[in-house]
Amino acid sequence: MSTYKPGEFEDKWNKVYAEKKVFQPEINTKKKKFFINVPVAYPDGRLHLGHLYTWTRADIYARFMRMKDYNVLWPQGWHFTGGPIIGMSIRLKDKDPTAIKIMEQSKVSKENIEKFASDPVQMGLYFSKTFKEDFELAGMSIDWRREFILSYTPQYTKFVEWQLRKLKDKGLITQGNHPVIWCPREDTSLGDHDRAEGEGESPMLFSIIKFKCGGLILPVATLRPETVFGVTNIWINDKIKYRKIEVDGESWIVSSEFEKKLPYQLKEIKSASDFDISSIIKTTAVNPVNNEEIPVLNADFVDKDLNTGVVMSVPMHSPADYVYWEKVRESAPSLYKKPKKIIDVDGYENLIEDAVKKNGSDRPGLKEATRFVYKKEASEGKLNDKNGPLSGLTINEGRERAIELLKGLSAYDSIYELSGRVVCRCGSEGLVKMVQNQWFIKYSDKKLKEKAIDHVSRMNIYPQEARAQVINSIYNLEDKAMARRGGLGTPLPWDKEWIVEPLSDSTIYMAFYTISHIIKTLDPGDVNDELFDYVFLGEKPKHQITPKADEMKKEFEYWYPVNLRITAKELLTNHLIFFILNHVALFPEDKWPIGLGINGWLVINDIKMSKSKGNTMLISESIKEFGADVVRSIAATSNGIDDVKWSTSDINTIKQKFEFLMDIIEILNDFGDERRVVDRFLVSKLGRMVVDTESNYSQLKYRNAVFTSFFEGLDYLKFYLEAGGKNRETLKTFISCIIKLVHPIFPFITEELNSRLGAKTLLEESESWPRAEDYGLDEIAENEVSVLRSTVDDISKLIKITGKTPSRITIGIAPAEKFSTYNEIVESAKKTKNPKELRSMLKKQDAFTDRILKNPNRIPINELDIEIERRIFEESKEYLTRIFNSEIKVQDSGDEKASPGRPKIELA
RNA sequence: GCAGGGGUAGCGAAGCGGUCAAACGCGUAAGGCUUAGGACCUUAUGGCUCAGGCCUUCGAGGGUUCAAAUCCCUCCUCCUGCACCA
Repeated sequence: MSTYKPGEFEDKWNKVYAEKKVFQPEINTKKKKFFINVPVAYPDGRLHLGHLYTWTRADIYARFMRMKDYNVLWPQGWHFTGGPIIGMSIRLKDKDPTAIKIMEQSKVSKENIEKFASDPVQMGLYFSKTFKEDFELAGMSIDWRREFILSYTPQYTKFVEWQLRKLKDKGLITQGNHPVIWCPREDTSLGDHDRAEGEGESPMLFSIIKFKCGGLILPVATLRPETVFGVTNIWINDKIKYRKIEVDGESWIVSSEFEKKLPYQLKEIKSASDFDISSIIKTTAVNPVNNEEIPVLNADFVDKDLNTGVVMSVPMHSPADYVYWEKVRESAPSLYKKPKKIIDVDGYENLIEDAVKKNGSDRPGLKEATRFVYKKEASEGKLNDKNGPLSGLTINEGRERAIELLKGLSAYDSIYELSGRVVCRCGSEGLVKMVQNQWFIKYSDKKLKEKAIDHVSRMNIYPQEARAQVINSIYNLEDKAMARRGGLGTPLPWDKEWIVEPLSDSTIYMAFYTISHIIKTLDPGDVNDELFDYVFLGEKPKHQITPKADEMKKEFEYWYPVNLRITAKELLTNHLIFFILNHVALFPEDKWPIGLGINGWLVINDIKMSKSKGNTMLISESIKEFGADVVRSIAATSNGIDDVKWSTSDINTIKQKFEFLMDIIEILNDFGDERRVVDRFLVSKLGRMVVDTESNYSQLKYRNAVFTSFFEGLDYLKFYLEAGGKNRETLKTFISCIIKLVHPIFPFITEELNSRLGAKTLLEESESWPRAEDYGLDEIAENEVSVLRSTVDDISKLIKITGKTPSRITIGIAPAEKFSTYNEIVESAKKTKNPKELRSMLKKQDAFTDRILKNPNRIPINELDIEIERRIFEESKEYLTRIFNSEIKVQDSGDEKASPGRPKIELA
């Protein structure tokens, strides 16, 4: 018995690859090139299996294409742009115990932790080195000569500047204000991962409607200004502290919380003082659109932290207002009569009442009722004739018209508020800040979008479903804020206060890979826009540029465009579309990206593993324990965008199957030369496996690929041996082919087995991908093997049913005449499967054809052959005897029960 | 809110108009092997039958077809991603 020892073959073959420089491709115009890449990694910790999942998917593709004789380039770089590395460095400086623990778990020494605390770049450099080591252990076939670091490599910084100036020249850079979620204490923007609470919340634009109340303004914030004609009263809350503030020459009554938020949105408060809210309760305010007088009433549901602390009540549109109206109707004479309905929805006479009745008037009930009502109104609602100039409009039309109307009456303003509560990790409440003079990339540009969408519709996108998502994301794209005030990165060349943010400095860097090994040797001072214009766009330089420019231009021309970019799904609707749009904006069409591969996340939740190792299991440890080949099987757990689970039981299966192959290779010479039907079967299946597996690899359906090659293949092989297959050449052909089919996934062990089978060339080096044409397709042999297998099932069933233990089983093959009738039906069924039509096509009809056609869903479609059927049973006598412990007799049979593919079985 | 994708055995999943739906894997049960455990092998795992048969079932309800898990409509329900953030 052979045993697979993890780590047995990796070093040996890695050395061979390194010596032959297999992963360092040079320009070769005789070969088709294939440029594949994965986004730059952000090294703020150690590589884990989750990362490795994405990179292995790329590596499998790279190796697959190399076997198909493509000249494959796969580079990899890093980026330091942005905040987290700095953030971690600061946490280490502050001696944050969690941060220190993370470092210790990553096996970082005390001295290094201190180094990282004083210099974040050192941390990036350290972890990019460990990433690289782990990638090499796992067999990533990367050309490391082209490695570089975004926001660190000076020549790259020049490239970013060039790219930005190009965008600016094309009018694709604009400037404006932009709302951001902000921590007032730390005075920085609050990204999703900086939040203790409120992940996914975003700034929302609220309308402010100004209701006059004596000489004061009650500013009501709402998302639904179109309901202003249905307002019955104003809600305030006497438990809240209110302030009178001077804004735009008016006196606003707002919560003191709102007063604090307002300056962040570029509103100046001239003066402010405490305000006794009880002084206006039960007085009246004026609705600006119809001058109706409405009462100001107290309600405890008004939230001090949301908006202005002043709310308008529209009972016939908002379930919460409706419930409160019922409670307080006694308190003001004008509220006695039922409020007027302002929005009609067909088929819902009492929309609000019914929604409240159905869901209840407690908090969750009201929330659900509101959701339902808003959805109905938005999709089917119409503003009815009680709405003045808004009458007859849909909700969306009404909203725009209402805003215009209010603006005309000088009763409109707007404000950004959070969509939900956000709390910073530091503990303070987040708020919305309007950042002034932010720089944008103008992705809203219609022409740019059109060109990009048109191109995306022609790209190769795996899995297919992702295409719609990409197209829709581009379609809905707005301008992208492209800079920030802090963090590591490249300063904007024309406004050095701003640093380019990480998604915007990384849209076309794949072009830089093609030249990075050359440009890195240049003095950064010699790198300028003219050089890039020449290399990437072919524009003749006006001044002298480096003599290496032509070499670089050649590299770029040969390797570009990107053939396949592989990444996880969270980059799908941002990075990947920026990647496409910027290429479309800056490069000629023949340099636009060709393919995308998108995957989900790897979830390692196997109990055994997470208990002993945790989910942060180090790559080097897993590889030591299971072997690089086996760890790589993580990439074969999914076909697409779904998240995948990995479990140790899969690992064992793979290991055992390789040991089985090793066993057979060892005893290969004990096999002989006899050829049987099962030999034809096995080789025929091989051809199909090649076709299926190739198609699966091409579409990154690796789960299917490992199935159609490895699992299915070994099942066939086992059956072949059991059923009496014993031909040395067949076995050798078969095993050699399987090894090739799974080589992209399991490179080391397959390279080893391939050499043990006597192969002279490396799988990785030459045109080694098998060709389906080399294996003879033999449908009849395949069909008759199915007959053998189903007959075994039938015999087992019969034995069970009858309770007999037969000492002799007789297999009766149907007469030749039935075979020809049967095959005639098979032939006709290729044209139609409609039973009536089929019947009319047959030359003769008898009890046999009636029986076949009885069930239209059981019409045979596989051609059979009497000689082969006889032979396969003759050749399988030994096999059948072993299974049933009984003498097997094969003979012709005229019995009614004997049909082609269904021999008569007699137990005796 | 915007967008995308699902709902098939105890679970994960395949099937995407026609070869009796459930391949393949996991789990479970029985047996074999073993000092025992693990691993491995065999068998079973929707229901009824008991000479290779029949019936039920693919989120729910309608429709198209000789034929629907598969195509169309309506509804329910779950998951995923979403820009100053890597």
